[in-house]
Amino acid sequence: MSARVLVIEDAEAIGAAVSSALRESGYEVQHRLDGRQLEADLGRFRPDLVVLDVMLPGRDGFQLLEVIRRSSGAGVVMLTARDGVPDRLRGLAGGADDYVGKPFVLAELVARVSAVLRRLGRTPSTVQVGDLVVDADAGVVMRADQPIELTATELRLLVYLAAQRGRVVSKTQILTAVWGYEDYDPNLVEVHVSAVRRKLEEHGSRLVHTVRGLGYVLRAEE
Amino acid sequence: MSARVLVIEDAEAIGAAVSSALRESGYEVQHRLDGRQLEADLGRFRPDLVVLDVMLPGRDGFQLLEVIRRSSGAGVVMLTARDGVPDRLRGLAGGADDYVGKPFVLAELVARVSAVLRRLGRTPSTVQVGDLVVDADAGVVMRADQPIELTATELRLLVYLAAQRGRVVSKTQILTAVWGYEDYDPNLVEVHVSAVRRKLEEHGSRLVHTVRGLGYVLRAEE
DNA sequence: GCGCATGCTGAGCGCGAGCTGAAGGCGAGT
DNA sequence: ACTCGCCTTCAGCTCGCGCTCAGCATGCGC
Repeated sequence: MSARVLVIEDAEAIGAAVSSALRESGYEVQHRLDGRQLEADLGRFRPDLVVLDVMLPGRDGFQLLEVIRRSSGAGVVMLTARDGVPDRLRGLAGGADDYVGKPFVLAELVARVSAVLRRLGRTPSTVQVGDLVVDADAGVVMRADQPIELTATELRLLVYLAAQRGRVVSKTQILTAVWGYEDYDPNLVEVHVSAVRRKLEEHGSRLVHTVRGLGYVLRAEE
Repeated sequence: MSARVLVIEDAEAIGAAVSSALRESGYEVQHRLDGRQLEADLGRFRPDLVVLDVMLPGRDGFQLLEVIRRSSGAGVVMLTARDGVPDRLRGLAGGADDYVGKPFVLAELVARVSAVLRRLGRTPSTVQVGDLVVDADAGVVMRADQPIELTATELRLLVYLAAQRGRVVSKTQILTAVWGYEDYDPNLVEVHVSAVRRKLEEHGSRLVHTVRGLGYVLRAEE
């Protein structure tokens, strides 16, 4: 069900941050400090995607990229120096699926990882909750073959709720997942939840429930 | 069964309070005043999670965080100064699993610790007692496939009782675990226990027992 | 039995969580 | 420059919830 992501990053702090951010988005994550056991990891862990730092001790990111391409169907997202244009070019030539320049915002990396996984078809791009179909890839929400018009943030919000369906998510969680904010502004979330809820209900779909004191859930039954 | 938590906090009063609150929630706890023996503790005590103060004599919290990430799979919850936004940012980059700003309510810390442990898969998110299923993650309590409507505090209370099922817990313990209060107000607990009990019994579940003079237990009836 | 301690619960109240309409700001498109 | 749509902030309102209190019930010791 949930995709597996292998993170190869020698800076422990960054690697750990990336790992836990990905874990919170529901991925199964392994973290390595170098690419020495890469072949073994590909075989045993069988990642759907590898987050690869360019600068690594021993074999660098490009060499590892080749290994991955040769012996695995995994997607690859590379971490390059922001200004290192040459890196990006080399990576492009090598065929990574996407790039994120350091320093980066965690939310951006997570977004790119999910985008690549969706593109590769490793993650179902559509989630169904009740009679609602949320297609994150196409950016479309349907109910009974009728499209529901949502704005960009409303869509991101609903996609997140759909991914976490059945689980109560706090406003803080929503804030960090959808906006990347750290400070607590409950009203911002409330306003957008309200908008989403209204549009869904106009189409007869009552799925967004508030759990007072805890947060919101997307679920079918009352 | 019960997870191990290592608390590193140089202020003894705070460390002691945290430790006993965690112990009352059923965790096995070790308390250190600094991080000098961290490596040894990681090896011998093998904590599932470390509660880490940022301000510490000797190596500070961030340095210790790296050590933990490098040599252990333990989760990390950091204690940061409430106003120290830079701390939170540094911590995020460093990859702690969660943060609690000082001053904090004990109950909040305990809640975050359990949340992280659940996320890491060290603690099951659902507990079953008799025919009752308590799912802290989904924020739902079920009996015979029927959801039981509880308020936020009622849920926190029941989750705590469920975690301690079969064990008699005093009102004081409940008070610190669920509310983070220090002063003794038995009636507050009684009122909410009463509410929970009533709602459970409306669904035919008789699990909350009073042990006069000691406290309450959650257990399948004899 | 009596008296005290402990526990239970219905009622009321204040607060704050949550919802929403409105308005300002900003960027994109024309 | 102007318009339009979207995001965000703000303020006012509602109502559910949590807490306190008081009176009653139940145990327990004597």
